[in-house]
Amino acid sequence: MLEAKLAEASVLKKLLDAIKELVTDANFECSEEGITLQAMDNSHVALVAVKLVQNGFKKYRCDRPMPLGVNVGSLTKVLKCAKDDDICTLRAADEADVLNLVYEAKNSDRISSYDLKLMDIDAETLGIPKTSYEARIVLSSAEFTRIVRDLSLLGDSVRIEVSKEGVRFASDGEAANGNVLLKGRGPIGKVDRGPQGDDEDEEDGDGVKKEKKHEDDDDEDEAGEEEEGGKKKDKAKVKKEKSDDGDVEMDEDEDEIQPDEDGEEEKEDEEDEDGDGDGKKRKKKSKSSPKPAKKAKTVPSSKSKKGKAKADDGDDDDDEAVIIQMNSHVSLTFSLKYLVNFSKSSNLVKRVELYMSNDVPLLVSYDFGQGYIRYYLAPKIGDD
Amino acid sequence: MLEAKLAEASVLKKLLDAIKELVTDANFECSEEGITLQAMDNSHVALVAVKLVQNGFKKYRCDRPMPLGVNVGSLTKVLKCAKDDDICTLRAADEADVLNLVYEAKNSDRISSYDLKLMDIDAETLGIPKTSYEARIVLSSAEFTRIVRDLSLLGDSVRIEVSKEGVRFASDGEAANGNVLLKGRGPIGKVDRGPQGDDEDEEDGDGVKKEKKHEDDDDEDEAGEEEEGGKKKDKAKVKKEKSDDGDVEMDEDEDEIQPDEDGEEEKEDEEDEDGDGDGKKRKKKSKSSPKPAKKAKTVPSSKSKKGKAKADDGDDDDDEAVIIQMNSHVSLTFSLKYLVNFSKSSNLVKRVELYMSNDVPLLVSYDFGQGYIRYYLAPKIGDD
DNA sequence: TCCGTTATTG
DNA sequence: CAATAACGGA
Repeated sequence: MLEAKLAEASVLKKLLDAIKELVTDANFECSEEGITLQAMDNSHVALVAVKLVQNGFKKYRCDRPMPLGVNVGSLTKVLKCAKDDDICTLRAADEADVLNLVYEAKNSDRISSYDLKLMDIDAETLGIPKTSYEARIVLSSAEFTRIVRDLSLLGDSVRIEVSKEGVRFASDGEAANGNVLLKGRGPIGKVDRGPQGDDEDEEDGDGVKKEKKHEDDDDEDEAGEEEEGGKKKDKAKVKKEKSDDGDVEMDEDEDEIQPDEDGEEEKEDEEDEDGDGDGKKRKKKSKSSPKPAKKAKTVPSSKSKKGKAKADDGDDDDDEAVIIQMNSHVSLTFSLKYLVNFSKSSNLVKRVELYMSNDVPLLVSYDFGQGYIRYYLAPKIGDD
Repeated sequence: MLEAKLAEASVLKKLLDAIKELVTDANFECSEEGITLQAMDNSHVALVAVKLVQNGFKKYRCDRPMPLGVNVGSLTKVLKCAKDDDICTLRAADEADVLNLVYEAKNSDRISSYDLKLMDIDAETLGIPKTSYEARIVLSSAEFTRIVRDLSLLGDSVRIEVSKEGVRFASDGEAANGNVLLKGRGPIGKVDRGPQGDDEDEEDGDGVKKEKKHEDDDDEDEAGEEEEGGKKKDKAKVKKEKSDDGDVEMDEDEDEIQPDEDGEEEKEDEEDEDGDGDGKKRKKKSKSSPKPAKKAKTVPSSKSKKGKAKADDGDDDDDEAVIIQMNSHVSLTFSLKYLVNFSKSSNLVKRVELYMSNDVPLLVSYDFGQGYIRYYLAPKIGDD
């Protein structure tokens, strides 16, 4: 038996709007931890993974794991019948063949109830790509949308290149070629966060080599780069790279940046679980407990994003700052069509995270408070 | 000779926008009382009746009745040439074959003049359905629009059911079933207004029977339910039904709720023709002269609507309150396609009134100050 | 109120 | 398959 109450139907509406063109049918896997969905797009080029964590619900109960097979288009229609601020309750009995959605107007007297027919969907085995990456970029989701949309006017694919220069998005088209370079706020750091909410140290990647792995410096000073560590430091520290640039080496494993598989930790970072203060204080925390146990394993967890949003109190519009972390030079080419599609999720949250390693699928992660939506996209073969 | 000057062209523009998809050609019947139009939709399933009352015009003169046959599409085009706030004057000579429309910019120096070719249209005999109903619902026109639009995503038809629970709109579709329940403000009253601006008494319909006719109680207390009677009372009186519920019986004729055929009375109710006070005071009036001469015959006159808007001074957002009046349980099924079309008129006025009786066409009435647009739609046969 | 997207018609 | 109109969203 499932009963999940969302304070605002809008989250669900946005999520389904985001995936409805990618996926036609999918299983919503409900369990004690929350609800997840994983599906390949119809052409099996992209993979979407959605998670709604249990504590993101106003009320959540799921006695035993149950997959709810839904037609995404139908669910989208049903969700269109909800107003954004309606309280939305999902219910499904064990073995039920319908999912019941109830919308209650905040102010009272309208109650709508919808029964969506469920279907059996083969739980296709989805290989979630590797979870550690050579590079991580965090930027405004709106800016990401703009970049891929702009470039999609010129060509079909985009080469994303992370170097000490910053991140470059480049597309070649018949009529014109174009590229966008994002400099990143402060020095380019190698790692920004630990997957579990630990604080990682960073080194700046300014001394990027043209080939992979090299230049990993572990000065935590550079940590200023990380979202939490501190915007404030960034300014002061920019280009504070030690002499170590160029001769760094990190364990492949440890230095890799990886997304947090668990959406829950975010809470900690985000809502100052630490109890040491509000989110902004966290910045302090980062500094205090800075020496990282390990210097890599960055996770794109919601925490990261969240942490950032809050931690970035300091200077200016944090939402606009670009954070670049890189262990080694990365250059990959992707289909813009998919990236444009992914960027629809930007209405869920202000920041998006990109994780990349050469020859490995790109991970585009939108972590919102109550969960995340992540997209994996295989690079085009002939990438430079 | 006709000369009719409207202070704002927008009214006419909206009216024609509303009917242009339903009707291709129609006669504008001009007489001393104003201008009316009645037409069946092309498939003869729905009927539209528009009235612009004489005193809704800034200036009105019509020496003798004259039908002006126009192509609605053409008139719509001509009206698109008017700005919303232009002063719009319609002129037609006796026996003329053109209708002249002049638009004067409020502030001055632009005067546009258009001559629309007229045509002879057979005055088809339109049977306006019965004018008394078992149930009346008044709600936000925007909400009505939303409900029918939402449900139209799921299925082709909607079952509208009025019971003591409230009004339920339900639609079954291939992928999902859905329903919206509106609770109504305060207790469900049987009758709310007399057609002529008389004060009717009401009883609440809480003790509704499953079959028609029954439960008519004449306690004026319940009158609080009516729009004029008073929102204020509603809160206090909710469920104040006397013991009489359940054993009422009303004359079929007298208890029926019917739309006001005359657009003018509204003025009386609305603008305190009685001169005993302003609209709000009217509430008082209702109570003072409560013992109804007759207890039914409710009319959907504009007065009703208007009265409500004003009478509903009390509590909250009157525009959102749902008013339900019912003599007996009603359940009918209608084509959503038409209802969606009707709901285009919601840009004319904030409230819409629905009148229903079993096995009889639904009346959807938008009464704006200067007249009304009403739609009649036959129920689908197999309705429960 | 204007722009973009979607659906319908030719 | 393309163009036009309608509907929905920003």
